[in-house]
Amino acid sequence: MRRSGVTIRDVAAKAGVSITAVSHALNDKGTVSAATRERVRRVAEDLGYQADAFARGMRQSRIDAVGLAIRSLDVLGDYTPEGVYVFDRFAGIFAAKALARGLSVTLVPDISGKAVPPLAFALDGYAVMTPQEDDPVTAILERRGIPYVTYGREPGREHRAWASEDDADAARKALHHLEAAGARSIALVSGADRNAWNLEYAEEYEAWCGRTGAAVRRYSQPEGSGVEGGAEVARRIIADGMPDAVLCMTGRHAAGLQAELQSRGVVVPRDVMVFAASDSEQARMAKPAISAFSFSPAETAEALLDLLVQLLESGTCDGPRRTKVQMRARASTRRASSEA
Amino acid sequence: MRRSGVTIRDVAAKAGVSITAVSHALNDKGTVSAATRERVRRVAEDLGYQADAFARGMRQSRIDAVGLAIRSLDVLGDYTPEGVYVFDRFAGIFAAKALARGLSVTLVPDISGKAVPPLAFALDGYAVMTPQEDDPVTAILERRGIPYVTYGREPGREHRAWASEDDADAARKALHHLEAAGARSIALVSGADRNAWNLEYAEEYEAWCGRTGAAVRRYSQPEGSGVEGGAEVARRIIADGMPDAVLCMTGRHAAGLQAELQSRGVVVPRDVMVFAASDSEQARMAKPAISAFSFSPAETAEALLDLLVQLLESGTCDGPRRTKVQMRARASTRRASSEA
DNA sequence: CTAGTTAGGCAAAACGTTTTATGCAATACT
DNA sequence: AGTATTGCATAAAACGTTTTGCCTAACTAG
Repeated sequence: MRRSGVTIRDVAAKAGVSITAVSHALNDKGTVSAATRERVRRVAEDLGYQADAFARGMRQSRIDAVGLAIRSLDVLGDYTPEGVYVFDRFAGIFAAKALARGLSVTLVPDISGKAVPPLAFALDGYAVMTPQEDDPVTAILERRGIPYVTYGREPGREHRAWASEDDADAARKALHHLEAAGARSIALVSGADRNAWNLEYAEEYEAWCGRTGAAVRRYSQPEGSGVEGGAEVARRIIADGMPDAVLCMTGRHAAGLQAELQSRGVVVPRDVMVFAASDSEQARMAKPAISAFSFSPAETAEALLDLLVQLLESGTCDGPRRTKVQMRARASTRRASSEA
Repeated sequence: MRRSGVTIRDVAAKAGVSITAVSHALNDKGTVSAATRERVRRVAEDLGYQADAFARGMRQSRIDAVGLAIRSLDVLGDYTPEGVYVFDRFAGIFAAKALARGLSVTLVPDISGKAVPPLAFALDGYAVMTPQEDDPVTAILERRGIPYVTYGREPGREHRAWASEDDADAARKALHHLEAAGARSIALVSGADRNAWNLEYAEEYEAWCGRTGAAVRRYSQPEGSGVEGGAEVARRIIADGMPDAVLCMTGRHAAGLQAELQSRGVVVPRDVMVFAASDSEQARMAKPAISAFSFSPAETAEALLDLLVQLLESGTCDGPRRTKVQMRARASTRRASSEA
C-alpha cells in the first residue's frame, strides 16, 4: 500500500468529531469552535495526518503544483554536452524558488504530442520556456484554460504574462559596444528558432544597419548545432568577405566560429571581433576569451513566479517583467584601437 | 474551470456503452469485444478525452510520476555560481530520460521538514540524490512505504536500490595515477557530508596510506564552500608542510586550492600535483588545467530509472549498479619526471 | 414568554475514476 | 434436454476529500 493509511476519518474518530469538522478545522473554512479546531489540529499532528493530494485535487482546483515546460528536454535529449546548461540550470533555480513558495514543480516535456504524462493537465499552471511563434504548447494550455507564464515573449501572441531579459536593450548595447570598439560592418549569427530572443536581436540589428548604413549580413544556424555549427558559419562568412565584427546568439556558436576563423589565419580581435549574446563555458574558455552577456536566472525565475502566482490567484497579472543582462567585456572585443 | 470537461461519462454516452466498458476498453482490463473496444477508443480520441489524473490516482496506486529529491535545491538555494551544475544538470537529464519512459518528474525539496508539498507523498516513487548517513529523506520514504532509489549508496543502510559511479574504483585509480607520476605523500581534501562518495574515497585513501606507509593527511571542508574553501585548505596544508600531491573531492576546491598555493610561490605540478575527484569548469579553466574525473550522468540516470521501474513493478530490483568515471589527465598531474 | 438569530456541528452529496460483483445470452458439454 | 461454461456487458461500490444543506441548542430581542 502506498497510502500512509491515516485518513481524515481516523482523525475524526480519534478527535470525536465528524469528518466535516476535521476538514473545516484544518482548512479554516466553516464554523468550528476554537476549542474543537485546536483539538483536531493536535490529533492530526499526532497521527501524522496529511490530506491525500488526489482526493483533495478532485474537489478543489488547486493542488499547489506547477509544470515547467522545458524545450531543451525535447531538443537536446541525450545530447547535453558540458557547458550547455542554460535550461537545466534554470529548471533547478526555478524549482528552488517555487518550492520556497510552497509550489511543487513538475518537469514536463512536449505536451503537444501523443503521450502526455497523466499529471500534465492536472497541474495548477505552467511556466513555458522560450515559446516560439505559433507555439503548440501555449496553444494547448490556452485551449485547456490552464494559466501559464512564459520565459520570453511569444512572438505573435497577445499575452502579458511573461518575463525575460530585455533583449532589445541588450542587442543595442552589444551593437554599441562593437561600434565603439571600431566596428563598422557587423554580421549577425541568429539561431533557427522563431522566438522573441532571436527575433528582437534581428530587429535591432537591422535597425542599426539602417541607421549606420551598414550592409545587413545575417546568418542563421540551429542553436543545437553547437561549436561545429559555429565553425560552419565561419566558413560562410569568410566566403562572403570579412566584417569587422560578428555577433553570435550563443556562446558555443561564437567559440566554434572564432576557432575556425583563427585556423584560417584570421586574428581576433585584430581582424574581426566576436561577441556572444549569451555566455557559456566555451566563450569563457576561448582564446581570446569571448565577450558575452550573462543572465540572472534567479531574478527572472522570481519574476516568472510572481506573475504565475498572481495569475493563479486573481486570474490576471501585471506583466511583462524585464530583467537586465550584464556585459562581460573580454579580450575578443578589445581592440588596440579602442585601448589607445 | 481547470478540468477539460470531457469525462468518462461523456465518452460512454457517445459510444452508447457503460462507463465500465470505457474504462476497460481504454485500459485493456476487463472483457470487452474487439468491436466495442475500437469504437470506444475512436470516440475517446474524437472527444479528446483524457482520464483525470486525480480521480485515477485515487483508485490505483500508480500515477506515473516520480519525485526527484535534490539536495542542492536545499543546500545551494540561490547560490548557484556558474560552473556548479552537477545536480541541476542531473535533474534535467534524469527528467528527459524518465519522460521517455512515460514518467513525469517532480522536483521536491526537503520532505523531512514541516511544509511538504501536497503532491510529495502521492508520487509513485522517488530518486534521492546522494543520501547521507541517517538521511531523513530516505527514512521518511521508508516509513511511508514509498519505493525509492538513491544516487549513491546510503552509508549504514541496507538497501540495494542504488546506482552511482564506482567510487572505490575511482579512488584507487586516482591514487595510482598520482603515485605513477611520482607522488609518495598525498593529502585528501574531503567534503563535509557523510555520504558514500566522501566515505569511500576516504576509505580507499587510508588503505593506500596503509599499504605504502605514507602518513594519513586528511582535510575536511564543506563542499558548498567552493573556491574560497579550497584556498582555506591550501593555507592549512602549507602550514602542515607540503605533500607531493593533493586529491580534492570537488573541482572547485581543487581550483581554489591550486590558486592559493600558487600565490604563495608553490609551482604546480612541479612542487605539488592537484587532482579533482569531480570535474568542473573551474578545474578545466585553471592554469595549469586540473586533472579530474568526469561522470556519465546520462548512464547513471538510466541505471537509476531501470531500478526504479523494477521497484515500482515488482517491488524488488537487481541493484546496485555501478558506472565508470573517465579520467581527464591534465597538466596539473603531468610531471617532468613522469614525462621522461 | 415567544420568535428570531446565531454558533456549532453533522449527514450526505459530489468529484471522476477503477474495480468488484453480478447478470444475461449464447455456446459447449453430458 | 438439461446443465456448465464462456463472452460480453453493466450496476454499484469504493477511493478520501471538500462542500452543501440541514439540524439543534443556546442565545437575543421584543
